[in-house]
Amino acid sequence: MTSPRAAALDGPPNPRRAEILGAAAELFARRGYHGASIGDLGRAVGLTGPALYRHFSGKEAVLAEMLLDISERLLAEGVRRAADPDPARALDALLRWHIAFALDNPALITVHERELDNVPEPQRHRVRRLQRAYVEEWVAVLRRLTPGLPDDRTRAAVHACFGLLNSTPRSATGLDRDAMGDLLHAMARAALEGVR
Amino acid sequence: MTSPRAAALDGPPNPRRAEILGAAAELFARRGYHGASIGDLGRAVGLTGPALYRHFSGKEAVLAEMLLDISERLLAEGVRRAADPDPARALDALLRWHIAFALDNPALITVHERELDNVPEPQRHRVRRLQRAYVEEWVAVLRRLTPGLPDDRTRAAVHACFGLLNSTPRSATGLDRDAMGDLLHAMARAALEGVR
DNA sequence: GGCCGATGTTAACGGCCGTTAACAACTCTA
DNA sequence: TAGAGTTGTTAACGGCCGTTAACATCGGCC
Repeated sequence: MTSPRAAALDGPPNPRRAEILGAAAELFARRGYHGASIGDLGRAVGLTGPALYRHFSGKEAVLAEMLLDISERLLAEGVRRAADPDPARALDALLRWHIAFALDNPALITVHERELDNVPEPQRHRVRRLQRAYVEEWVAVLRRLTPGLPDDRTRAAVHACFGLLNSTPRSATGLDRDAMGDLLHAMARAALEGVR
Repeated sequence: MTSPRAAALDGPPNPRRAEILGAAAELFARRGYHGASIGDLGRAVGLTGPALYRHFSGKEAVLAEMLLDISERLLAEGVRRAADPDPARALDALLRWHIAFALDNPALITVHERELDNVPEPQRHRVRRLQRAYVEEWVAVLRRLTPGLPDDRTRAAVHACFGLLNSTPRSATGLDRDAMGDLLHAMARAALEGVR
C-alpha cells in the first residue's frame, strides 16, 4: 500500500490536500481533465507526480472530491438563501451568492460545468443529484415568484440563467469585480423577469 | 508522404472531410479534445484511426479547420444581420441567427467555446480575431441602440449574453426547439435591455 | 535512542496515443 | 491493359500517462 489512508473520505482538514485541489481546479479548468497530467498537478504544488498518491487514491479521486465539494457548497448555500419567505428577496440572495461564488472561483465553476462525465460512477450520481437539487431550489423560488409558469420553462430558464452567470470565467473584460457583479445581477434579474 | 494533399487548405468539398469534421465535433464536445482519440474519430465514421491522415494532416488540423469554419460562419452571418440600419431590428436578427445556430449545432457551439487553446498557433490567432470581430458586431449594434454606455460594459454584456444563448447544449430540457428558441430570445433581449 | 508512521523521492511497469511505414484494392485514363 | 492516383488497411515506432514499487528522510513517542 502506498499510503495509510490515501483514499480516506475526509480525515482531518489536510492543508496539502486543499492545496492540490486548488491547483488541480486551475489546471482542469484551463486545459481540461484529460489535458492536465498527474505530473502537472504535482509540479503545480512543488511536488513530483507520484507524491500525489499520498493524498489521493488517483486522478479521478481528485476530480470527484473537487466536484462533490463544489456541488455540496452550492446546494447548502442555495438552500439557505432560498429559505427567505419573500420569494423576491430569496431570488436576490440566490443571485448574489451565486455571482459572488462565480467571481471568486472561476476555475471551480468551469470544472463543475464541464467535467462531470469524468467523475467515476459511484460519485457521479451523487454530484448529479446535488446539482439537480440546486437547480430545484431556484425553480422553487421562481415558482413562488411567478406562479402559473410551466416547470419545463422555469427549469430551462434557470439553466440559461446559469449560463449567463457562469460566463464570467470566459469574459476577462476590463471591468472590476464589483462592476461585473452588478452587471451580471442586473442582466440575470432582467432575463428571469423576461420569461413571463 | 502518406497522402498527396492531406494538408491542403481546402480542395474540392470532400464529403469524407465533412463527415469526419461532424463526427469530431460531436466527440470533442462530449469528451473534450484530449478525451477523444484519433481511433475514436475514425471509428465514428466507420474507418480505422490512421485512415484519418488521408484527409487531415493530424488531429490538431481537424480541430483547427473546425474552429476556423465555425468562426468564419458566425462572423459572416453576424455582419449580414448587423447591417440593418435599424439597430433594434439588427439586434433581433443577430439574436435569431445565433439562437438558431446554437440550437442546430450544439456540438459546434460547445467546441467553439472550449477548445480554442488546443488550436495550433498560426491558426489560433485567426480564430481569435474572427471571434473578436463577431463580438464587435454585437457591440456596435448595442452602441447604436443605447448610446452612452461604456464599451467595457457593453462587451461584458455581450459575453454574458453569449453565455446565456450557448447554454443550450447543456440544458437538455423537455422543451421543443421552437419553445426553447423563443425562451432564449426573450431572456437574452431582456438581459441586454436590463444593462441600462 | 530505536522505532514507526507520514510524506517525499526515483525507477520501472503496462497501456494507450499520435503518427508513420508498408502494402492492398479500386478507379480512372492513356 | 499498364500505370498512376486515391483511399483504405495492418504493423510498428516513440512517447507520455497513470500507477506501483522500492527506498529515503524526518518528526514524534515508548
